[in-house]
Amino acid sequence: MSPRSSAQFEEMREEKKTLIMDVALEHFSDYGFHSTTISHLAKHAGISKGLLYNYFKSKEELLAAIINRSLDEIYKSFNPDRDSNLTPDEFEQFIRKIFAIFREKRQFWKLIYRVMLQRGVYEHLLDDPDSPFKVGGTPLMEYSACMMKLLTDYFSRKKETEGADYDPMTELLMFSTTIKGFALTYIFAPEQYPDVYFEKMIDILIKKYR
Amino acid sequence: MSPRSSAQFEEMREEKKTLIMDVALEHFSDYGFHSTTISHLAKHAGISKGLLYNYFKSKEELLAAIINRSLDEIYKSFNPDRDSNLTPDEFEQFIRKIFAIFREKRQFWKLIYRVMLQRGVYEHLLDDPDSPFKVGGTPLMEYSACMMKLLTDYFSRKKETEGADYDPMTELLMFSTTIKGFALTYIFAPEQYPDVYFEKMIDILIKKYR
DNA sequence: CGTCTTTGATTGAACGGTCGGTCAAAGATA
DNA sequence: TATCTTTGACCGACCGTTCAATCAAAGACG
Repeated sequence: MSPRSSAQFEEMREEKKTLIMDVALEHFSDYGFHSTTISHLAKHAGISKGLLYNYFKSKEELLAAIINRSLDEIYKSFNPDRDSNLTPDEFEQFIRKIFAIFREKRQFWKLIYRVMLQRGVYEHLLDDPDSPFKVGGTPLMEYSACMMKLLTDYFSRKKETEGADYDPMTELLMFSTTIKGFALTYIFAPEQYPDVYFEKMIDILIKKYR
Repeated sequence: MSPRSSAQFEEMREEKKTLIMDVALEHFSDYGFHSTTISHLAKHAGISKGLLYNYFKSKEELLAAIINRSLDEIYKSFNPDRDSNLTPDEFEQFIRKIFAIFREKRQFWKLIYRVMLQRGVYEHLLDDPDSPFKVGGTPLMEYSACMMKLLTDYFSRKKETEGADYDPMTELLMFSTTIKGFALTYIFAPEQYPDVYFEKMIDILIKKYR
């Protein structure tokens, strides 16, 4: 096989994988991992059940591939400087970017929420130190810890400019809790967040925590 | 058979049902509905698989029974006057009670979140107008709508005392979003909320929204 | 009190159905 | 023809549910 045709085949192979992953993302996130059958996926992707196993070793590997693809896409558009401190401007951009990602990657977050809340899937995929997930090369857990530290530092530094009864940890907890609540609601019931409220939500958060 | 012994049998039956429901609540909420098998439940309840079907018609009826029992328990300790307007004091009690229920009924909420996020279980159990769930005799959906109205009215009335740029709907959305975020975090990762933060969270919410 | 009868709680093998995964064979390609 | 791709019937495992069979205990009888 010539190098050129080999590359072409590789490309076609990737295209087919992408198609399967697109279908699977939609189904996994709408119906959950267990409730989605391989037969359904194959039918909706227009291929046979057996062929799916030429592209992915197992159902779980398919799930992992989907998650990793989305993590990569997110990483490309969202990678704050993790070594230095956040400035207020950077913090504001941080918030805006998070909300933009919720909007652009709603399906992905739906999947994450569903998978995280399903025992047996969640555990060894997200919790394991050997989890197959990487964000731009960094293991997912390490990446999250890094983000958390960035925020902890930011809130801690604010104590100097705020009143004496300002408690950084409580504020950070309140901040992250609000964002999680927003994510949950927006992802599963976006009709509750028409654009105008979506934007107001961001403004309020920025005004309060910047 | 004398009435007395019949009553005794009835009592024993209820005790056994309670035992099964306790085991099932724990397993359903920890592992999800689908991942929990009848065999596991029977083994942990110390009975045979078949006997479970003398007490509950099906796995789903068992789930419904568990949810209804918890709804009843909650209703008994939390039933604000649904016909008149909330006073600020009542609103404060409302918030405190919600958080108390999160704490006391953590397993139940875990179950609700898991079930709500699992297609095929959620739909006809919670969404249906003919859902088998009642809160103190009122259908669940009607009860929720009533609560929502209570809150909407409360926030609307606050507009008169707040500034002109006070938007009741945005405030209510922010309020309910924060509570949902808290619930999600506390229920699935309570270690993030040691008692001191738990209480602070309540104080902040009351201070901000009362 | 001793013996026979009845009851219904309890068991677990068996059933029908589903699903992830496999593989021999058919089809396409060159 | 030789090689690679694709198919879908098939397999074994598992799960919710059923039901014939069991048996301890309570009642009936003498």
